[in-house]
Amino acid sequence: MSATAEPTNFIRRQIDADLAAGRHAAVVTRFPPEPNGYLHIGHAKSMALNFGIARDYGGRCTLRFDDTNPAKEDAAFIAAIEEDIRWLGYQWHAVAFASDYFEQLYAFAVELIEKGLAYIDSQSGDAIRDGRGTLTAPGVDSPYRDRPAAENLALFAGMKNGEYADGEMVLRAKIDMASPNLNLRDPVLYRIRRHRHPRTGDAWRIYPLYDFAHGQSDAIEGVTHSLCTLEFEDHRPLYDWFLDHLSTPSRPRQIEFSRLNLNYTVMSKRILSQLVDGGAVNGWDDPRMPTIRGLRRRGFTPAALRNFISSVGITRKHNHIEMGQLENCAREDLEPAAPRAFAVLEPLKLIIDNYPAGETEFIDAPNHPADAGMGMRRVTLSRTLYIERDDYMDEPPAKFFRLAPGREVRLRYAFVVKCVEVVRDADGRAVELHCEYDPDTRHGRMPGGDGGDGGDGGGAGDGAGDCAGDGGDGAAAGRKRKIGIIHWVNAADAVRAEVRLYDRLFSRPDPLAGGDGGGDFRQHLNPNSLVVRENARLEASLAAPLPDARYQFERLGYFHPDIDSAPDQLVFNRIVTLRDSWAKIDRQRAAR
RNA sequence: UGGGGGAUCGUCUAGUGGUAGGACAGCGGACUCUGACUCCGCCGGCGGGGGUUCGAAUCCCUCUCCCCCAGCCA
Repeated sequence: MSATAEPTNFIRRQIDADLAAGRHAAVVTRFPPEPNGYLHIGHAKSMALNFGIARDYGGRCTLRFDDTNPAKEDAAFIAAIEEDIRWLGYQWHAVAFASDYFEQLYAFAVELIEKGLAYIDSQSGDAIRDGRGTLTAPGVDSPYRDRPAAENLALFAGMKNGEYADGEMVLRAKIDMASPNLNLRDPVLYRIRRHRHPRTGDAWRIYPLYDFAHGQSDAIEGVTHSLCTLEFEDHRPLYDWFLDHLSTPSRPRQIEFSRLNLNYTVMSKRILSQLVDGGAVNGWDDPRMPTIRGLRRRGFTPAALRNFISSVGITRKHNHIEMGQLENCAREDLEPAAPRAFAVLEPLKLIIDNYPAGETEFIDAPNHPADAGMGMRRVTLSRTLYIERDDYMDEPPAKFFRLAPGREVRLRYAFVVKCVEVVRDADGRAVELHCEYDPDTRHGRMPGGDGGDGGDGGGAGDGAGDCAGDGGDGAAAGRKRKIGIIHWVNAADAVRAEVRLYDRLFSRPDPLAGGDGGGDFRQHLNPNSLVVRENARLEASLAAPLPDARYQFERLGYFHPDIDSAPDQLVFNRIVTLRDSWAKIDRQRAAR
């Protein structure tokens, strides 16, 4: 239990002040998802805040489902949401539903009617909209605004009893049709919706709207701090208005913070579901999705996600977080913990001509180069190996210190080999590298070989590079020669696997820029967000990975078995790449 | 000139009248049998203009820019 101290923020400071002033005996929060979809990384911010505050202040946080719109909700999401929260590592004090309070909420509505603060409006939806006015023009009173309380009560009871059709009438608060805050222009409190509710079934024909349900639910639960996102800011006066006029058991307070935006992706449920429905991704748990399920399937750990959320802070400022921040948190979490292994994503055959045919040797490789406690694994080496195609180039550019005709490279934990011949296919593409190895360069000896003379102490003379060409580029030309170290697998016992490489979902930082209206965000989908390597080869020790395993495939990144993986058909997801300074150099070269 | 919010390195974020700090990214270097990790260094910011003050990111005035709101969604 390494309880890393959460950074403070303006909300925690407010709570500190409230506590110091004796306003509350304990801190009570709630996490209030609507069960109409899956949770995404944006929800994680709210969870971290609400559950985190309850935990750190010794208070409690209820998981409350805001299930006030049966037309949109589904019981199946309830279990999925609970599972995601638990997986992320948060604990609720209790599970509640806004629908638990339907009876009480109805009584509150009656109270308002009796006080002359609510009325039944028999106008159509269109008429109500027209009467609301605009941002700059005041609204006009409904012709039903002064309906007597007794009549309102009767009508409301009739609504409840199913005497009217959907849309025939609504219950509205009587506040101020000229308010500059549109939320106060007689907001609708209840609508008729003859729709089966996932939890209350057919018991109700009327359902409260968010504004009427949320604050009162908070009050019923004794929530002290109702934390929500900025777009509800304009609702706060209404939230408070209900509290001012209703005999609620407590007085919660709404505080808003800015929602999380991650670049190169979107958090909008609407857009995400279009991606799912349109087949742009393979479901809500597609590893490219910003959903908790997607990130989980991809291989992100709960700790990485929590650390990420913690790192972005809580403010009221609009933000767009860089993907790199999330990636950094994943690496930070995985680097010390993930066992290392060799995997070749795009195999290129390498034959060691002078290695005895039919012979196999065993090499003990550490599971983690910096943590002996993680133990060793045994890999095999024989005459025919696979190396990464990217680790060979016919015409290597400057600073490329891997394999090329006539060049040497070290096979990690094994020998130095020199490429002596390249077999090509009809298109001239290398398909087989013939190499010679130097038995004296076993793991532990210096690269370069040449007899181990005392040369490497003195800076001046050694080097004598067979690593042709690029000596001139660095300022310090005469330094120790750089020899590449590459990973490899033994062709004889390597296991085949499919490896899925993920990249950002969109090719633009803000896919919705310039009006999120139309479907044009689709043009900005990254066509390479998923690249599948179907013919990857893994070292034999990876033949039966645990479903929850996370490995570092050396030099490639962190990988996690996908749920599609089966013993006879391994599938790995790349969670995140390693930092790759060669890729950077290569990119700069390409740009020139 | 409807109302409500927000502006601090490229990106997040501290700071709440007393030397603008951290993280991520970027750049350079050291180390390295992972072009990884680690370490070191560098780069770079208070939206503009006034004012108050010995002293302003912080207080006041003003301007500019950005976001949210016209569901019987949440």
